[in-house]
Amino acid sequence: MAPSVVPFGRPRGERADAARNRELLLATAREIIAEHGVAKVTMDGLAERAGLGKGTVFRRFGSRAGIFRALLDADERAFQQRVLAGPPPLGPGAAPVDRLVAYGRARIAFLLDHLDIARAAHDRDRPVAVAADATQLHIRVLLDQAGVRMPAMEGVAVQLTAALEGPLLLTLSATENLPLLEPDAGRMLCDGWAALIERIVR
Amino acid sequence: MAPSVVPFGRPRGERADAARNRELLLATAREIIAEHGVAKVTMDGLAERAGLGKGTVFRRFGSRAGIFRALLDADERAFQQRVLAGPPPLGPGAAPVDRLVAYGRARIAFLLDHLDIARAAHDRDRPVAVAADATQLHIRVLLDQAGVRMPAMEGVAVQLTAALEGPLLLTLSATENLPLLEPDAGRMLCDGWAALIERIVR
DNA sequence: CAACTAAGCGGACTTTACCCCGCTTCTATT
DNA sequence: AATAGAAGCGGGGTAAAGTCCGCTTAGTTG
Repeated sequence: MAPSVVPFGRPRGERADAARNRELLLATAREIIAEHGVAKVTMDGLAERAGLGKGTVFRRFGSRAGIFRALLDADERAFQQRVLAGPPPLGPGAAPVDRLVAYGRARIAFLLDHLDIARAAHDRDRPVAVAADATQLHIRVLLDQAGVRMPAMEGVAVQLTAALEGPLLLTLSATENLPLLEPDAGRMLCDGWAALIERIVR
Repeated sequence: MAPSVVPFGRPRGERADAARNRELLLATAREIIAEHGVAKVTMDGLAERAGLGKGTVFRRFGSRAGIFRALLDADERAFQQRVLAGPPPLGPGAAPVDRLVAYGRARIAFLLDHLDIARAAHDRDRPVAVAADATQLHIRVLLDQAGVRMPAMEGVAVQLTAALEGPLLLTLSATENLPLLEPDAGRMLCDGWAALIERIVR
């Protein structure tokens, strides 16, 4: 007979103290970011402030970038929720084209909001997998629903994803030298995206 | 009277020994890359192998990424030369649309050829300035010549640049786990680019 | 050709990401 | 409640980027 509801299958799940420590570390990281900015988040500093060992931080997040990936993840989930189940035009219910445009606007705003964290989430040796992103899937589905049929959808989807995410990850200097340029950059990119989609769908 | 042809103006130019050392360092870096790969290029290792001090390396290139930027620069110049004065359709003489497609193909091939160096040329705090890139200017000019008139050309040009350069810089895992995927990735992206341009221009 | 000066050089020093491995603590099981 | 064994923890150790500053040298000037 089965001594447990799940005899074996998943490899046991995270231990309670580990989960607690993860939350503690993320909260501490958010504090440091709020107070001193992304650049001041160091592994030793974070561990010390959280009252934990450095090894623990690495065990939880794997690398410095991993911390920022984890921080992004929560907001990213919320964002995807708005896309999958929120009000139109971002959520379901609007015309596919309108949803595409709305998605671009929302995504650009999201990235602008999370610029430094998103940047810091990059790992030198394992860059963000744009190809496998939720963005790419969403774009592909909406283009299909919009009746767009074109050759090489594979590549097009990858490239549109890069068109959306790339400029903010590759280009705009997030540091602190252009605090004024960026609001304009957001509008510029939103308008560009809308124009691009309009051309492609038409 | 003027004791020199250029009394003052440029702040003197690079000293001969400095130039010699720069060349030496670049050549040494190329050697290390050829023998052991990009990851094995370290500042200490490079300095030692070149028989120079570490300070010199930093003075010349500013940062590790700077070395790779310098390495790319030479090839990048040659590439731009082919674009500006080479045979059509990449060079002048072909129809703008054909040149756009050819540019994309050539650029993707170029980036694939230089993938790891281009990646390493990224600086965490000062990412590649896609917005100010030669690619962006070229795309803009060719779209204009092709008679494409659309709102928000500003943003569109930035995004098309990212569509071209982004996937290879952000996405494809350059490390060594996908040695087979990449030739296909090149074709996929080339076809995607052609389809994208065809849609936009039409 | 001698002196002068700005540019260049070297390498010790600091900081930080990341590894390692013996010890501790949790949790499932009896 | 006791126990086994896996998961987690800690912090010292390593490697590599980047900084600093006193010494050296190329190139200019008289």
